Amino acid sequence: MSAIPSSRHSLKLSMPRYGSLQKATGNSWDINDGVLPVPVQVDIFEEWPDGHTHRIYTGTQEEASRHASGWAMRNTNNHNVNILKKSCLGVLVCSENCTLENGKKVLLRPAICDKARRKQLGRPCPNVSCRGVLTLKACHGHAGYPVTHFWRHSSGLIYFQGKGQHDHAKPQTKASTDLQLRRTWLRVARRRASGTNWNVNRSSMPTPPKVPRPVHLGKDAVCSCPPFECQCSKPGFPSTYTSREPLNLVMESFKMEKTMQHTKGILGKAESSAILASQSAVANSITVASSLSSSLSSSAFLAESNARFETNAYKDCMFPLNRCPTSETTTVAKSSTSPTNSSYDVHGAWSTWPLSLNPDFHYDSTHLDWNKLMPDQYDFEINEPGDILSLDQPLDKNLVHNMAQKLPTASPTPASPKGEAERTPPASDVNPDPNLPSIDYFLAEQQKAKSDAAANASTEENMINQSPRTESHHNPRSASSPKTLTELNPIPASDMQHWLSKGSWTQPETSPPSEVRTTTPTHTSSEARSAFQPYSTLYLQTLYNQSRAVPPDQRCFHGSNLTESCPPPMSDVEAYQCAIGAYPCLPNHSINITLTYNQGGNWQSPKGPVSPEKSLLGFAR
DNA sequence: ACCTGCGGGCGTG
DNA sequence: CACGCCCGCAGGT
Ligand SMILES: [Zn+2]
Ligand SMILES: [Zn+2]
Repeated sequence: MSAIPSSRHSLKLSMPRYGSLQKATGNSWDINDGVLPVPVQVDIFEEWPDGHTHRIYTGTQEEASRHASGWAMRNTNNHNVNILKKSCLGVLVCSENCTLENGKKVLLRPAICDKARRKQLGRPCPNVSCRGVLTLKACHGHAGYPVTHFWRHSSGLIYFQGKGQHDHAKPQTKASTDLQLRRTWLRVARRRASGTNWNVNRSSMPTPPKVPRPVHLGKDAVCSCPPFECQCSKPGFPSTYTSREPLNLVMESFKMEKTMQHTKGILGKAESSAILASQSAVANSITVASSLSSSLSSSAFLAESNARFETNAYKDCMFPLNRCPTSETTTVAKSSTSPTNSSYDVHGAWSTWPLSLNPDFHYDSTHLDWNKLMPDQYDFEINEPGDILSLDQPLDKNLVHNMAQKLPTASPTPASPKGEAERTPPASDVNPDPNLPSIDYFLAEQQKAKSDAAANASTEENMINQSPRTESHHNPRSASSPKTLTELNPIPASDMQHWLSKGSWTQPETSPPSEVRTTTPTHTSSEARSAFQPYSTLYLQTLYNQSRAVPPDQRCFHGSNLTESCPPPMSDVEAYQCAIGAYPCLPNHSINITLTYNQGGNWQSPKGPVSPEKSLLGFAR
């Protein structure tokens, strides 16, 4: 005689050992009952139990024995060893409630781990054409509280009881989340492996050097200059970092303070003091390495950061990315008609190029691909902030072009043609790859190119281009002396104020100025700005905008490598601070001393630092 | 890195 | 005391 399944959920017990006629799907029992019913047949596993649900499984059903669910359920302590309680975490949705290309909504699965879940919040919406960020739609399905699941094992059976009806959509299942993550990893790996696209006469080029190491300033610090533009500690290249000591002191402590603050909030008491002590050691080493005299008080830091936010004093350390007037810009602008989208490009030329790194524009990975933005100037791809540290070529392709034949192929360190006294680098500074030309070499070449360009600009009145291989270039910028990004001049204060109004990234009108403006640079040419600056500013803005896209009460922040999440609520000021704190390269530094990837493990794991080899090149993921 | 279960502890009603 | 919730630990994948 076979039992008739009481519902379509039912599954016949292979070996019914009891004669009782309990319905497997009955709701006549409670998980807390002293005696639980024993069914003739058990239920088929229910992936999406909703509403008040009773199920009885056997221990042989794997999903049941894992206490799995389609819903993202996390363990909850109910102080009962016999009954496992889980509560629903809701679903991750897009803050803009966008719709994907396939017509579906963004419904990601919240990570069960608290830390991992905090990291998810604020991440960019997976929809590439959406400017939203991920936010958590919490579950209130059980009298305002999350839906709860109860699991209890008894007599080889698994009793499940669900309480409450989810007031949110189903999240992506765990299986598809895993798949997606795997695909993402593959994509990243492939992109990284593909390297850069050399458009220049590849056969004549030596093997592109891989120089992941800028100048090391100490065990725990490394500058954030791109490898070929690094000017750290180089004679003749005074850094803005050391030339503005008071401000930089504050900013340096700013980062430390913020990250420490995060650490303090996240760790327990004992751990946090240990971490703080170790971070103080890091701070000290940074101070020493960067010739900073002393540490600063937190009040100075706070005053500075608040002042920056409220008074737009930020102008001192950044320039807008789509308008960068130089002394020539006035004439350029006057002769220009007024195309709506024109602006000064990063080279200071008035351009109708649509890209013009616009702070109000939403940047996705496509836009971070500078090769696509300005293919005749940039030939590399940056997807992550850390990528800038591992570029295999200078930022300015023209420079590469001119250096193509001069690149040594085997000699590890060609003698500097400038005849400078060759400094023997300290042991920690040794370039690990003997096939790589030294940064000193490139620096010498860069300096030579600069002086050559300056000499040509002053002596030549004709339009002969000194570059030997630029015949294919019809870009008007190529006709002038090849400017590297490091030669950018700061924007006039008047424009800067126009740009930075009310602490927002609001774009000023884009029509060219009608009147002749006084273009008196606030800083002289002795100030070299890093080529990194536009990127770091861009990245900072992106972080900041992402954070501000979320309401303050839901706002939290996850910095990529140095900072932990700042939990909600977050004010705009805090969002701003986090954006800066999350990014080690502050935009006013031609040289940025960062807590490096060497020490990154210390932030995230109280168990100790990770090995430098693993974290030096990139961001922890 | 993340998942999972355990359990101490805290606040609230 | 029941309950929701936070946190850290430990073992596993
Ligand atoms: Zn979206
Ligand atoms: Zn729910």
